[in-house]
Amino acid sequence: MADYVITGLHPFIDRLSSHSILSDLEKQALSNLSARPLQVKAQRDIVRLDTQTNDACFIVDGIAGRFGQNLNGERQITAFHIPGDMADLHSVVLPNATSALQALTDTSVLLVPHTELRSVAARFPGVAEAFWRECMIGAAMLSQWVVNVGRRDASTRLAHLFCEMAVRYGATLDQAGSYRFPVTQDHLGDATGLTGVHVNRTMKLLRNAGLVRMQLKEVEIMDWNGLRLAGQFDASYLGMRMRETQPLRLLDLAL
Amino acid sequence: MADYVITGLHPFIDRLSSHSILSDLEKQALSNLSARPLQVKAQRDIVRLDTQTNDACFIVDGIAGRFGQNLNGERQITAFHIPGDMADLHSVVLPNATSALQALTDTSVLLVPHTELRSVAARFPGVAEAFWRECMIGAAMLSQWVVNVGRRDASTRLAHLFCEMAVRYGATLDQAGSYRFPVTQDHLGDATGLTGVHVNRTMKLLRNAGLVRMQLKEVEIMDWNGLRLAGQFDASYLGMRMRETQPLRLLDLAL
DNA sequence: CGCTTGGTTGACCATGTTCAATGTTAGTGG
DNA sequence: CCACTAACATTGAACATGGTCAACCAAGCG
Repeated sequence: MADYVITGLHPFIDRLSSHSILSDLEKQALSNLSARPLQVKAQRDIVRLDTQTNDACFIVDGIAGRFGQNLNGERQITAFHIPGDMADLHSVVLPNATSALQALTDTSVLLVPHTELRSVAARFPGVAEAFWRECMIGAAMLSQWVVNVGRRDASTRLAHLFCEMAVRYGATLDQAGSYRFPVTQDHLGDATGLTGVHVNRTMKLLRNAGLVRMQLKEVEIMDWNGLRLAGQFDASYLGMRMRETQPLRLLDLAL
Repeated sequence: MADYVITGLHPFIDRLSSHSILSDLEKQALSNLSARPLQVKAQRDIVRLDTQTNDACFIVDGIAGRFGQNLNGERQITAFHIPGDMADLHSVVLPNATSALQALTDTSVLLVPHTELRSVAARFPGVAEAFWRECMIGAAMLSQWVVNVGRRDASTRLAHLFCEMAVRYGATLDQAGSYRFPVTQDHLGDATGLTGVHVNRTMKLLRNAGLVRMQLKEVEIMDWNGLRLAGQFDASYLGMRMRETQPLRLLDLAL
């Protein structure tokens, strides 16, 4: 309807390529996807609960959180979406939003119509598979999140989260490193199933232990190995190693 | 390699049909899938952690749990798989097991080769979409699980779990009802992020409140409405209403 | 009958919550 | 440039939910 524009979804194509083999033709088709830009103010919903969506939502800048809710109004963040993520890819097959997506800071996104994504997926089984795989990597992260919230104490949970975000932000980490993670301590609490107050106390512990520090929305990792241990973190679930395992393509097996 | 047989995957086709529209041709192709039966003793892994899988795993009878793990060896169940579930469908696109699948009682499964599933998906985009959707419904359940474990107290968590399982088992529920759920209190603890001991105490509360009771692996729901309220349960995420929302098919949109 | 698995209970303890006050920083209008 | 405000971080004291440890019970099975 509105002003559709050909836009910079190349990071999305790169993301897909990082775990799935795409032919030049397929990449071409993906880069022809149109999208319309949208600016969302902090604390505003990008996708409201119990609504139908018609677009997937690529994060260009800022950060978004996916929220589950309690009837008491207590919120639980089930995922952080950072620049480069196609936050709502699953909505292509499940357009009924069962959880809300909200901008945590001022965020700019690209809305990509489901119709276009479906069209590409229908024409290229390899793309359909890449979409499916991308979603399942998200599900693997969610699965880790369950373990994190269910079976680890406060400092382990936070350490794990900082490790995950470090890897996802692509922070360079020999031993130390830093990345911008524009969320509040209350957000961290919503993500880890803790209260903001207890996040604060736990951050102090991690800081005094010389592991991580956070100031002005910047996470500073002081001891990567120590933090990994403290967070019981193993990056394999993030799908980084998909490159090694030689992903097959649906097309290769078609009869 | 072994004795492949044409087998009863019809419940799986029914499951897919419950949320996705499949043509007769597609159903035909699915019912031609071959699979080999496997009996798994209680407490034995069906899929071991950090291994490559070549088959998806359809549950015929019994019950299986997907486990995440702590380095302290504490376990967290991230999903229960009951008869009719294709437990490992996601492994078609992510064959590296990042979590273990274990039989919780003696369980019989059908192993369906990835190659066959991929072949069907490649030939029929509508089937690929149904697979993808089926996986995303599982992810929606996982997302609820995060909320459950992160933001609800013990009795709410358990009530929610009993509600979810009631719906998934298809228990008939006007006001009361019952279903067989062959797990131990320790399993319930592993699922809800509680200890077995605390599960026991909480079960007593729910029992005395006249909501649910469990004896000899049988869940007896004494007050469905009360239990739903206590568990803050809303079934919409289970994908039951997909029928109403007229699912589209990739093929319809191909150019 | 004795063994094993799982359910039940109690006493004590610990992690994280609640409530409330205080500090700190960035932004805004005079 | 400063006062004022809003949002967020920090801290303390009292409290509660759930964990730990340990004992005992009940059912199923060789």
